[in-house]
Amino acid sequence: MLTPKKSAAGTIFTIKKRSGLARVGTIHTPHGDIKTPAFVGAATKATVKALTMQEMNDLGSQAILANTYHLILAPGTALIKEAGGLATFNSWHKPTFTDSGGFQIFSLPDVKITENGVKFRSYLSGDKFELTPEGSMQAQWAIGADIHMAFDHLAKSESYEDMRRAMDRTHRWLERCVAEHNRLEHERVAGRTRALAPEHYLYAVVQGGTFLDLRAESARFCNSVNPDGFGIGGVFTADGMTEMLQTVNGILDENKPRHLLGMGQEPIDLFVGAENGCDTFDCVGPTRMARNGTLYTNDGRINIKNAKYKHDFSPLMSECDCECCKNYTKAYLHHLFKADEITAKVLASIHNEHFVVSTVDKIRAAILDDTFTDYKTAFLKRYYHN
RNA sequence: GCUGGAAUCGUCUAGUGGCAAUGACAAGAGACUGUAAAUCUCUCGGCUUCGGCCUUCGUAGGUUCGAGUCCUACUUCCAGCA
Repeated sequence: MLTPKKSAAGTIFTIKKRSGLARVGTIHTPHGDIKTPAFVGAATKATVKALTMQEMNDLGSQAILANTYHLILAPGTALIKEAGGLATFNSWHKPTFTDSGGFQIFSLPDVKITENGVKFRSYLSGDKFELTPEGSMQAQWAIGADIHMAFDHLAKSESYEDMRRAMDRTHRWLERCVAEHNRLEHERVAGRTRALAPEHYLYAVVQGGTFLDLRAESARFCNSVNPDGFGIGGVFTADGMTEMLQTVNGILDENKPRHLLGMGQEPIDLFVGAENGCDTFDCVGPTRMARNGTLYTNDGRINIKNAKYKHDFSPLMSECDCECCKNYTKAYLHHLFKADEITAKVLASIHNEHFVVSTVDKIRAAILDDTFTDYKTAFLKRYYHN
């Protein structure tokens, strides 16, 4: 069981308002607060692709999520520790998350998975690596993000048997993650006469795929180790997500924050997630799509490279107050993409990231105002044209 | 003026007797959800009842069952010599 802890500001998570499963709250971290629900920017290699941290700050982002696997490969966790931790290294002086590397086991070819952990070769150097629950914890401590994810195991198929196997292993690994996290914490405070405010929080990750009984079992197990918060993993589409989240979030300790891992490319994911009790989201979709020319608008996504935008001198979204929409036209963005200019990806990323960040900000405001259902209905009707 | 060489789908290009014809770029469209993604996929002469049909490799003839490929003339361009 994880050692109970409080942040300097009090508990890690304070809830301001509830509405059904949905809630508005604040996550308190050593690098500041996150007002939730919130969209967390995906900064896999310690950078949000195409964007500076100043741009991320300006577009309203509250937190970013980096990836342990990628940072182990380059530049190495020791270097980030030497730099003074992730937030100092990349000059993002606000809350940070790290993902454990668990997802890479699932998404990369040629990894060897055993009960102990995962063996793989660096695609950069060819060097052999082994990532274990303990190793992931140590790496995340070295990286020094505020919120760490437990090292989990995603199933290779959708079958019940594979899902159960992956979930059971995730649970066994979770116990090892908690033990190692506690060991690192005890090491940190050793010799101190006064209790220190915690530096790092650990989220347990719920698995179980689309099977509600497995999800319920996983949620109960995650509660049992008393983590600081929860990640909900292994989710790939909005189909069935409502029932799954209602099951999981009906069980997870309601006083702890919940992060929906990897979801948020489709705006509906954010509405369904927040409505059903998720507090934070991360997703590579907005920035990846931006680099490839697909941009969000309130009327649905568009491909700015399409010929029909060549002479369109209107802003991408007149209602948007991002740097891109306030200053540039669709025709200009179209030109930048066709000319393969770096600025195309920068401006597009600013817009898409701002779009999802501000959409979740509006969800928070709507929950506070008791207008969530109206906002959701109006938004989705306009965005998906139905 | 003479002697060589060259002309192929928007551009560059492959192609030396069986070809609607190679590759790249450009163009048109699509995909992307805890990022090995600045990536990937499809279309790209016209028509089509999807079996084909028609028109194409500077122009005009010719040889051949069959010509982008061989021959002749012309046109244009390039190089060298005058």
